[in-house]
Amino acid sequence: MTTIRGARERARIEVTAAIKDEARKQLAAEGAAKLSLRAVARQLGMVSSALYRYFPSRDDLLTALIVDAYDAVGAAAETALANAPDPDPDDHPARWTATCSAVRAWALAHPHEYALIYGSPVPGYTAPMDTVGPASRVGLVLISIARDAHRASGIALPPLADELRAEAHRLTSEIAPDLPPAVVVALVGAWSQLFGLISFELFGQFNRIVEDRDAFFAHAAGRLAHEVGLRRRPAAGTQRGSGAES
Amino acid sequence: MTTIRGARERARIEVTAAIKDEARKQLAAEGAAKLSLRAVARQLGMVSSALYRYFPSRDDLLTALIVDAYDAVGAAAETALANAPDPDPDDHPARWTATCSAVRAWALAHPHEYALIYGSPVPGYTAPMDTVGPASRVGLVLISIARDAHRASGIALPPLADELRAEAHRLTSEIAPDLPPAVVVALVGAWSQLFGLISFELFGQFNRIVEDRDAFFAHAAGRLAHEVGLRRRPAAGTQRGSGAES
DNA sequence: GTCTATACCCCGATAGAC
DNA sequence: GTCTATCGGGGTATAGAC
Repeated sequence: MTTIRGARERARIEVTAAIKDEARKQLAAEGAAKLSLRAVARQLGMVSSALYRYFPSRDDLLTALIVDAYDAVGAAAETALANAPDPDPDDHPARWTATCSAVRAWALAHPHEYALIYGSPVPGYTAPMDTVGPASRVGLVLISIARDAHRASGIALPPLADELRAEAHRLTSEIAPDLPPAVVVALVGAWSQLFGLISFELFGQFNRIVEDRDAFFAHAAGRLAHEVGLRRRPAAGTQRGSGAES
Repeated sequence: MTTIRGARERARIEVTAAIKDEARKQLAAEGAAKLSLRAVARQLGMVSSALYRYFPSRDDLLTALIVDAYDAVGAAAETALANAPDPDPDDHPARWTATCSAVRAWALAHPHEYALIYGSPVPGYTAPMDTVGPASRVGLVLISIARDAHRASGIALPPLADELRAEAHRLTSEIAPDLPPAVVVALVGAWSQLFGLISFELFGQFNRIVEDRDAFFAHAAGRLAHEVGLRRRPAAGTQRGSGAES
């Protein structure tokens, strides 16, 4: 009995994976807006109605693809950070840059899945709550780098303007209460700017503009690390002009 | 004869505009990937085949919308800069921030046109050369701000790493030969990061994260100005620690 | 320049047999 | 869980009359 159910479940898992794989190919060819259950079924040698046993609707298939994509890029970031300390576990800018580069590398290797999660929203589709956990993984990795740096030697950033103070405190208490609000604000900014760089490269805005994209990205990621307050050498205290003025 | 042709041409221009207006509404409802000549025609009380007298194909209509969108956001940036010097024509960070805010305001007011030009590429569509001029307008405005600041008092930025020097010089000679390469590199970075901020806000990544988006954006835009080397007071010379270290 | 008609495709979703 | 058949839509693009 259990073996029978085991076999059935195994088959179900395999078919589900095959459907998602084929759907990812469709994504590349036609885009998320035109992802169609019928075309997937056709390519798989099934009939469209059979797919409804695996995904109750087109949007559910889309959700599965989105969750998978967030998990994949999140895992890439986590792995990159875990494997980063080759040179120096306390070289926080290097760990930051390695993580950013891993995210970019994943994006370059999976441009259509990247577009699915960081590009224009799919019209008529609204993401369910299932996606919010996976969607936060990259951000959490970036936060953890800043946290390590802050624990090791503190991060000094210039004080925030009055207009931002309330928002900064709300933000801080929600996502990283152990970090200074200025650092949290800088992190959220760097997080969005990181994807701005990747999106411009991937979506063609750098065509005929930036050629050596590896070098450009590495430089920009390093500047982002700096903006977040990561420094190579532990800053002893709060020196004006170093962390603050710039 | 000329009046007849004039009338015909006027009518043609009006119908063309009506088609584009309706197409923009479709864009909002269904997205660029599903923009359909038939639906536009239906809404306009025409029959689909009539539209082919105005746009030879769906992609030509799409191109017209893309060019219009780039021109609109470019004009918004240019106007904002032209009207910026209310407080102080030499307050370059303020002029920068005003320009960035205008771009963001246009994006918030026209989210679907924004997604058309800065979101995921439309599958199966490749932009013709007609779009590259309009697409560069915002970037040119940002460059002109840096140029003004550089002419007024010079911009000091830290030297570039060796790996980026070749690319930086190529880039500089192509888009702004009168500016220091480090500034040009920073400008390209800030340009892409600006749209990263706007895209994250517009595409929903800030949902449940950033609430006071006006304040957050103003702060981030100010940091970008700083990254480009714009300072409130003319930097007399090249002071270490001020422009460079940070 | 607009019309009808047409050729030839696509889709999501469900009912009911097996 | 897969099938056929079906409902009720949708689309691009062209031909040829007016």
